[in-house]
Formats: sequence, structure tokens, C-alpha cells
Amino acid sequence: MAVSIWWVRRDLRLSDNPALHAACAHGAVVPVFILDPGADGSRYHRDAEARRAFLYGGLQALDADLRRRGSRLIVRRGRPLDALRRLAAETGASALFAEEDFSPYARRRDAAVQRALPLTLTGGVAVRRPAEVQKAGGGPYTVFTPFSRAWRALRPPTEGDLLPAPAHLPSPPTELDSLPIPAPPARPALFPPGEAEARRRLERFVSDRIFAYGEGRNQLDAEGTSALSPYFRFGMLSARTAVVAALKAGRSAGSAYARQSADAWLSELIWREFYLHILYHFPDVLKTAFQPGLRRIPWRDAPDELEAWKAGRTGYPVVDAAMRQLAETGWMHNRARMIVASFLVKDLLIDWRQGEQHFMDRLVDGDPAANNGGWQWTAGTGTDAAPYFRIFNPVLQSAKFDPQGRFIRRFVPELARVPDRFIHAPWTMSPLEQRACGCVIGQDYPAPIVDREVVKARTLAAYKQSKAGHDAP
DNA sequence: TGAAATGTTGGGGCG
DNA sequence: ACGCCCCAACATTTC
Repeated sequence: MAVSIWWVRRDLRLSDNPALHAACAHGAVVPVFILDPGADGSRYHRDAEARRAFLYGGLQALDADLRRRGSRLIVRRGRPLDALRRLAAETGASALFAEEDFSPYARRRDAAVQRALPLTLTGGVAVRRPAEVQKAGGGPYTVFTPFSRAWRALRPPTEGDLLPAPAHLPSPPTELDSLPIPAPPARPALFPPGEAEARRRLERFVSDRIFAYGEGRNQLDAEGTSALSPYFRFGMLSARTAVVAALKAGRSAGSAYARQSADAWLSELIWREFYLHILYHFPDVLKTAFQPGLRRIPWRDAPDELEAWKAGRTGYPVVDAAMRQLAETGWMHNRARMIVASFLVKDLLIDWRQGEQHFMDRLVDGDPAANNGGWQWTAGTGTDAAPYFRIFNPVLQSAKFDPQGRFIRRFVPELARVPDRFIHAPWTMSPLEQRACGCVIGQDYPAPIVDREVVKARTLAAYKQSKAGHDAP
């Protein structure tokens, strides 16, 4: 019987997995995950602790799922090409299958393997492959709305397209060595890893919260989002499964608002596709601004302010709550990501790449494509980005999306007793009021590290300078 | 998937 | 009844 290798990288699931499906069609399957020290050295693949823990837990869950089907996960370490060569020789495998990934590192790695071994790359990470969503005259879209239109114009995936998990996986013929799956460091179980958990979360979301997503997704203090990003990051849930569920929810919606809400969530999934494709077509976005005119902004070198931002000590409650949420949980609400990103880039005038790197170091769902896309969007330097003069006011954002300050109080305990009317801007309390609620500014909680009115002018000037230098070099 | 300043409109109070 | 002012609500413009 023919043997093939299913090389697991970031699609840790058995359901709707094209690479696994292709491997099964070929014969007996050897599932392998390779611990790749080369990826650890890459700025964008170096795994944050939270991400590493989630990945290792996910490998354990995948192994358990495989064992229930008469198989197991083989774990190896080293350069992928070397490890795969050895494994192919040990098993007599005549084909390898893996999901295509889009980051420069992944593409280099896979191209090197393909030069030496019969590796077939399949879909799986995104619903559409880059070649499927192109402008009429050829070439990639760089603006979201037309991309989204073209994406939606393609035949929508249906229930019948979803590949079932194989009921039984024929074991490889020989006994194979495997490293133990590394133990995940103990962490709060905010995101229990595994395919079953991902599916449960999706089902819960599309039966209820998706219909209020229009507003719910923006509320910092409530669970209005799907909280599925880590599961998408490691493919414990296929994007295609999510799209099918979103479309189905849209059809069953009981009101126009519910239907629009379901569609808004689908739109978020399309944003994910958009940035995956952008990274594929424009790998340099990981190094430099997509917009040539915004490549020479005079960023400030302000290590103390950067550290204050990272630690959640900027004196702006919503910013600090969000940064502490990231530090404590490895995850941050999307609205909060925009607020803290705008603050770092537009208020502190610190290079967006510093923020991008910090997010990659901390986020359990950190993905080069989406993370870079988000940062360049906020910085106004990216494809279809926010205008450079759009600067979030953290006080207004906070009042709008955390009206009672519940999000703030959860993560910034020193503000717990500040009255509602001051919670978004506690420095406006009189000294008497500060003492009354046990929160003296500058002592119990920092004074704002910058005056927003002053820095806005500074940022607009810096962006204009970059543009001017580009227009007339 | 801004914010703030400025402009416009229209209802209601009031002399 | 009418004009005037105030101002909230909304629209437009600018960064």
C-alpha cells in the first residue's frame, strides 16, 4: 500500500482538511509535526509563550484525535527538509501533503522541500487561494471593498464542500520514533486548545451572538466577538467551515439587523483572507510601509514610553486595560487593538513595527498576515488603510465602547473605585475626589504620559513630512 | 472600523 | 401671527 506523509504545520484539525484528505486518498498516512528551530529565529514566527502553549496543547489534542482513529502524531525536530527526508526514507512514503501558507518564511521553507521531495501544497488556511481572487485585468486587489466583492462573487462554499474527518486512519506500517509533544506551560485556560473546543465555540457563536454582532463586536466589556481567532490561527477550525456557518446563520436570521450582523462577521473572515492574500502578493509589507509615501516618517525613539505602553502604564485607562488584558491573557479585543495601536503610532509617534512585534510576542492568535495588516491599517501606511489623520481619542472610544468602565476595572484594579463619570479620564478628578476614591493620580495610577492635544499636531506634521519628501525627493 | 470644527436646519420659547 | 433667538440634531468639512 502506498504511504504518504501529512505534514502538519498550522492546520491542526481532522475535519475539512484538504491536505489530510489528499494524503488519505493516496494510502496509509504518517502525520508529522516538525519542531522547527529555524522558525523560532524568524521575527514573525518566533512563538510567543501564549502561542506556543496553545500550539503544544493543540498538538496533544490532535494526537488524541488521531489515536481514536488508529493513528498517532509523530513529532520530530530539525530543519523540515532534513526531518522529512529521513521520515520519507523510514516509511517509504511516496508523497507528502501540507496546507499552503503565505508568509515569506513558510514559502521559502516549502519551496526548499518541494525542490527535493514530492510535496503537494493544498488549500486549507484560507477559503480562497490568491489566484482565485484577482482583478479582471489580472493582478491582486489592494483595496478591501472590491476584493470582498470579488470574493463573494465566487461560488459560496456549502455544507457539502466540507471534507469529513476520516473515520479511520490506516497506521503506518513500521514503528516510528517520535519526540514527546512538549508540555505546554501551565496557563489560565482562556482558550482550551483543540478542534472539538473550536467547533463547540463556533456552534455557540453562530446560534446566538452572531445575530447581535453588529454592535456586540465593539463592546469591550462583553463577549460579543466570536473569540475564535486562536483556533483560526492554528487551523483547529477551517475558515471554510466558519464561512458555511456564517452564511447559514445569515439565511436563518430573524431580522434585518440579525442578517446584517451575520454578514458583518462574514466580512471579518474576508478581511482575514484579504490580508493573507496581501502578504502573499506583497511580502515586503512585513518590512516596510505598503504606501511608498509613508516610508520616511520620523518615528520617535522613546523607549520609556514604549515600555509604559507595553506595561499598561500610559495613564489612559482604556489603553492600559487593553495592554494588561494582552499581558495577562495573551488575547485582546479587536476594538482594543485598534485603540492601543492608534495610541502607540499616532499619539506616541512610535514606529508601528514596534507594536507589531510586541503583538507577535504576546498574542495567542498572532499571525503575520493579519497582525501586519491590522498595524499598517491603523498606522495609515497599508493597503486600504485608515487615513493618516484619523486619530482615535481613547477617552471617547472608552466612553462609547466601555460605557460603565467594566472592561477598565477588570484589568486596572487601581481604578476600581473611580466613579463612572471619571473612569475614562481619571486625571480630571479634583484632588479631593481622587483621595475619596483611593486613586491619587501620579501615585496610585499614572498621570497621562502625553497630552493628546499637543501630540496630534506632531503626528500630522511627521506624516506630512514623509509625504512631502516622497513627492519631491 | 474618527474627531473636532464648522455649517445648516428646524422646532419651540418668547416678546 | 410673526420674527427673533437659542440650541439640539444632523450634515459637511477639515485634519
